[in-house]
Amino acid sequence: MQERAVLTRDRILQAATDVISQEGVSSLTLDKVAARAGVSKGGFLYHFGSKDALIIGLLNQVMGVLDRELNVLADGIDASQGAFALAYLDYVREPTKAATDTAVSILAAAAVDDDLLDSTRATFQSWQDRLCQDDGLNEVEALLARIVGDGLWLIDLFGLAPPTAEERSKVIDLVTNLITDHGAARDLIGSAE
Amino acid sequence: MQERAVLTRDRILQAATDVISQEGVSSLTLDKVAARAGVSKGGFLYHFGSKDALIIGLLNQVMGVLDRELNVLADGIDASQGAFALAYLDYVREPTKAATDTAVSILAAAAVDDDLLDSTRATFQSWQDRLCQDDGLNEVEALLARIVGDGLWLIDLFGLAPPTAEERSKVIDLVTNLITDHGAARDLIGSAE
DNA sequence: CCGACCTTACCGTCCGGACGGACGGGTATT
DNA sequence: AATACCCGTCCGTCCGGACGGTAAGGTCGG
Repeated sequence: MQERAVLTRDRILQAATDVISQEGVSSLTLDKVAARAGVSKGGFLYHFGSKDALIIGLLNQVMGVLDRELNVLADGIDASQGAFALAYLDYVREPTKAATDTAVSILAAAAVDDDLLDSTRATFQSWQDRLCQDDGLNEVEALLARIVGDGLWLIDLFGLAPPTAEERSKVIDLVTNLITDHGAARDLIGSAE
Repeated sequence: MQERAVLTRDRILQAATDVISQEGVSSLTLDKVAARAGVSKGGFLYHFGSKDALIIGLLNQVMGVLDRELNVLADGIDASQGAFALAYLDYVREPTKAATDTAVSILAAAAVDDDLLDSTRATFQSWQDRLCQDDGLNEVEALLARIVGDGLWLIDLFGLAPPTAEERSKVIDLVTNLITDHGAARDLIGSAE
């Protein structure tokens, strides 16, 4: 059945992220993923013809989820300007499953073959474009929002002295205020020269 | 001779970073590193008893370099407060060899075995401590500096729509001004409540 | 009976690591 | 000073196992 097929495919995808996050990137093998998905290796290879294909599927899945969640979050924000930037920041207030799934998938892709990240890079570029153009935001403010968002998120990925939930919120609030109060940002940018 | 030994060891370390940055993490094999270092596999294993040992050596090397460069940069800044934070930001103004070497090493460590990053995490924690305590900086400002620094640096690592040199500088200037002008930061923090 | 879905069995390759030695410069003994 | 010895450095080869991928077939709904 089509339905059954989709389910199995999704089980495999879920199994893959589970393996990576629980056992590390080096444990991401076809056998292990297949076993955890409750399918034989051959069955796995029916759905994903190669390891690269698995990672591409993984990336598509998690990036799609992230993109959608980011959009609904932005829609729920009634700021006249910079809704997407505020959503981007708000999203990393605490680590979410979608965010960590994406992070480990990117890590796996980078470990296996850097080229697998091409489409992911395009998605990030589209986010950056939206931050700058659609959002009517200062270019510097937009970039700051993304750097802080991505920075927090990547610090979590590697566990590089990640801040507490309270500290995160304070920093996010600071940047949020900086963005929504355009006068403050312009003053600080201006005083650079 | 001792001297010759150190040279070989360093050649191996250099070869390892070269392999990772040019051929990717998945190509980091003992044979390849040994060949590129101009040494046999046995010779390699004399200096590094295992692949894990190689990565630990790699991490120690690059983190040491980074720590030293960060310190000399901080010494050269005459700001009364926040010299280390300003150095941290200034360091990522454009990608440096030391920074990218460190990044790829961390990537390799994460791919092989997450536990290898323990000492690296400790170093990041020490930087965070220094940003907060030694530097006489507001806790939120200190964290912001690190997030922006690390964020920029990790965006480069994965190539996730990295900003141009000009854009980077603008953002760094913005954050720098925010930090050095305590009034501005306090206003923005205060208006959060 | 056909095509989607899945299984079992198998293969070739690569990789990490072990091992036994080779070479060469110090050092002690005589 | 000649000998014997040791130890740090490095070499070449071998092995066991894991891994990605293939092949051939089986099951079941439509």
